[in-house]
Amino acid sequence: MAQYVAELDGVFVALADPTRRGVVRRLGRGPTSVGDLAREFPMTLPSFMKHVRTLETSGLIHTVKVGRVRTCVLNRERLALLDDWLADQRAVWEGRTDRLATLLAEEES
Amino acid sequence: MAQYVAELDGVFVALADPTRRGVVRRLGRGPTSVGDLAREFPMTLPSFMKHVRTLETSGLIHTVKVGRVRTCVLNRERLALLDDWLADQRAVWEGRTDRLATLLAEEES
DNA sequence: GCAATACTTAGCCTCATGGCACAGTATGTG
DNA sequence: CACATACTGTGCCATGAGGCTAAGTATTGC
Repeated sequence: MAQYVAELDGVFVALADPTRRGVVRRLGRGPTSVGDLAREFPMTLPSFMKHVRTLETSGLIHTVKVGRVRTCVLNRERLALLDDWLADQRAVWEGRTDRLATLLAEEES
Repeated sequence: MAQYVAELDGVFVALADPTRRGVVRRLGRGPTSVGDLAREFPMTLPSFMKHVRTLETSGLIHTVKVGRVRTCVLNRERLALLDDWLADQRAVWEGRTDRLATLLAEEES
């Protein structure tokens, strides 16, 4: 669960930036190269690459380099962490204390 | 929609901090005073108050002061913004371009 | 009214974030 | 081989987040 907290934290932090949410949205349409992605955002490539790395570290995307081109792919399963968190939150306020709730109750420990 | 982006951004930023997620979780069990809340987190009251204000600004909670006690209340509807965002994201990768998707497509503009 | 309680305000400090420019490396292309 | 392309690495900078202490204000209880 400490693991879970760290992962959840990474996902929320990654999605807290509009540029990175934009990338996630764009990748929803399919894998895209770093260059093609970067062209859609008003910043330099090195700056953009930081966002890509943040997203990759969070597990929201993964990347593959072929030749000199790095392609980014959305990792949809990762977004399920948000569903889990929301479900847990609802479990709390509905007073439920089922297995999931118990598991996640240790979130901040 | 610029409005929507700002609000969504506030919510994601607010939830990007473990302390604030902890507060949201705690408030899921019911309204609580700032003092009672603060006692559950390892930091000073002024520091904790910053988190409360961030949460309030994001719209995730609202607070009422009665006498010298300020009570925090979770605003559940606000979490629906996350559901919306997730739904939109799914709409994108499912290739759907329905009304919601169209509306939210302008997110980063 | 005096003291305790419950914030609130102000100011300071440190580190992380997000941006930049510039130079370097690796890979395709003619 | 030369040159363009597509990142990649380095270092710098400004801002803001998140923490602290110390002092102030407003209520409540005795």
